[in-house]
Amino acid sequence: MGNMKVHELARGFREQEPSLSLCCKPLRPTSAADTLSSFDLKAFITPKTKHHNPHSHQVDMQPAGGTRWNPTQQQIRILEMMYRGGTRTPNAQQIEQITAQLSKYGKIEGKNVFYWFQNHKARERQKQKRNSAPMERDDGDSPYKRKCRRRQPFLCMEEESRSSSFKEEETRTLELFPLHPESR
Amino acid sequence: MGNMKVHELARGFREQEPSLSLCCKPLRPTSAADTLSSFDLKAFITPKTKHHNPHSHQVDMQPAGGTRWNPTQQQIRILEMMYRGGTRTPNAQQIEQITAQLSKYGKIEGKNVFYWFQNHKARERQKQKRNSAPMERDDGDSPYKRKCRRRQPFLCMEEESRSSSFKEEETRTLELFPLHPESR
DNA sequence: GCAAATTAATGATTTATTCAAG
DNA sequence: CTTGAATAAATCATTAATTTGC
Repeated sequence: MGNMKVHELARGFREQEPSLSLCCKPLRPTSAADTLSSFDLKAFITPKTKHHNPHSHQVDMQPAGGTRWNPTQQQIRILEMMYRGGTRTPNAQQIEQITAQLSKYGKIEGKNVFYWFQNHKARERQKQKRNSAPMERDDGDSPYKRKCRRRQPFLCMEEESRSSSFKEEETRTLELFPLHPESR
Repeated sequence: MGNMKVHELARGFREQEPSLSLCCKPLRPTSAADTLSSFDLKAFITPKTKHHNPHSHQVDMQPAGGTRWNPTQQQIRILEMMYRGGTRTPNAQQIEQITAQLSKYGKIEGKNVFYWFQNHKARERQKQKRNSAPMERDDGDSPYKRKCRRRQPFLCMEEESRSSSFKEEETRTLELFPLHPESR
């Protein structure tokens, strides 16, 4: 009986710079492939085409808290390219790599990449829906609320090779942890 | 009735990025330094335990293997207590603390706590709705409700920038981070 | 009494919505 | 208005309950 500490936690006060880390790994698809060639983005390293910051030395944006990621053209370009390439929900590894690459063009974090894909995907879908299907399905306004079937395999024919023993490895793991202690 | 699932069939339909470009092969993609918490539990293959202890109240069975978190009674108890105490969407720090506490009663990770609150909150709401409970008193800190409510900082820090009072810098920061590359 | 087959819960992901910075 | 960020809703997927047949 007694754990008073919990009580304190229940209140949960005091926080400094809470940061949440989310890590995810692919669940089922994965389907190999990645590994691409050598798309050496490194070569694209550019001098941060940002607004001429009054600041002098390499002072990345992000004053101290409150500024949200402001993607550079390069970053957007790359992200869109990847999106067109088929990437929609990159797993942790991919996100890490992407982030690493994009960070060369400006400050960026994994979450930004994560969110970007989430938002881009969602908004593309939104546009599609709005611009098309004028008289397809009078759904009304319940795109996802319906319990009925949704999401149908558009291209479930890509089976081809590798079908023996699906790896099933990783399982998207989400972990929370503070990005920056509390300085800043 | 037979409520069967088709998850098995449904596989690899999602997106299957055929060729994720961009991958990189620079000089060291973040060097899998992660490994922060590599699951030591690995191929212990849960013996599927066929009814081990029929009457063993709450056994601290450590979920070995890449199975999902299986909370112990103690953990649940504490979590519910906290929930009742008002905690609904703990931030990273709180989650860390909670996790630390709960880990004393069984294996647990931050993500579990995070998910637990998400699910619990959602399902409580679900029940309420289902029962059309008249009493709509809850949410001590629901940021998103209806357009009428404006995001309210859970706890304001200090650090004022330009305006006055708080600066709501409490916004959770989400960062992607791989727990374990893939190992397995 | 056990254990496969079902069902009920619930942990973990994905998608839709909403808020708010710029 | 555009869109990064964050939450809520919906859904998938796995485990514990339970039911059922032996």
